[in-house]
Amino acid sequence: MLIRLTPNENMPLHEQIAHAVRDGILNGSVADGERLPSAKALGESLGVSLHTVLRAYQALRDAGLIDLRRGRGAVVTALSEPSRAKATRILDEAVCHLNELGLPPETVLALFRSRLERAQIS
Amino acid sequence: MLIRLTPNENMPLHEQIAHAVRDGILNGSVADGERLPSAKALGESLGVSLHTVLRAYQALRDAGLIDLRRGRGAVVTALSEPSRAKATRILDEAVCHLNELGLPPETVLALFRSRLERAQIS
DNA sequence: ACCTATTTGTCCGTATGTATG
DNA sequence: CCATACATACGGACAAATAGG
Repeated sequence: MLIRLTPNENMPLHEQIAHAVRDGILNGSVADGERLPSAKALGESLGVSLHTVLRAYQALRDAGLIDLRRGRGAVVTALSEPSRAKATRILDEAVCHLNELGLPPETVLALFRSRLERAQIS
Repeated sequence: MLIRLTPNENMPLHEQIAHAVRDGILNGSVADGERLPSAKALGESLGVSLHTVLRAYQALRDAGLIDLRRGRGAVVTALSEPSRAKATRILDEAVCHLNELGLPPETVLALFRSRLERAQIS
């Protein structure tokens, strides 16, 4: 996967990296189950610090796109396609209703996270 | 707000800080609109680095609990109660349907985030 | 069972940049 | 202009988990 960084753009490096990898995963150019290069290796090849790559990887983990573990590296998470499609329909409808409330997206996201956790427990 | 750090617990310092502040916000001991101490000041009073506090603050921002901006500091986010209640109902129903799909919560969260962003653009 | 190399996790210090008041 | 405060990025150090020999 090719990643090109634009040094002077206002988008931070870690975000540029995260977006590039995310796009690679979503458009299929990086296969499910594939192992991403180590943070050190990718950092060296991009001319950035290990920390910067790690920050990008950790964001992708928070987004559920990769499985990131010590000693193991970053592995692309496999998604179940039919369930994914159904989930998308349900979520799109909810988002449509939510948009009318005028709440800031971060708030909606925080609420969703809390409801999701709550459902997980019970 | 009193924060006590336990150095040897397996919970990272930034997470301990985030949880403490989050609890303070949710149980009302920190009022809406109140300004949290600067990362530098809190770091010095806790004996940790500015970065560690900033990381905690940024997590709270991602969770929608505070408004964190350059030059301004961290201000506790006030939530509009009626809209919040409606959003909670909508989300609970969606989560109920989503639970039947058996997708991992991180995947559901990632999907929700992507649908939310998509709705934001259009 | 042991050792070693790899890889991420956390934390610190420092430097520079940018937005706010 | 200036002080404050967050944002990003780097490098270094050590810890902890994993994998392979």
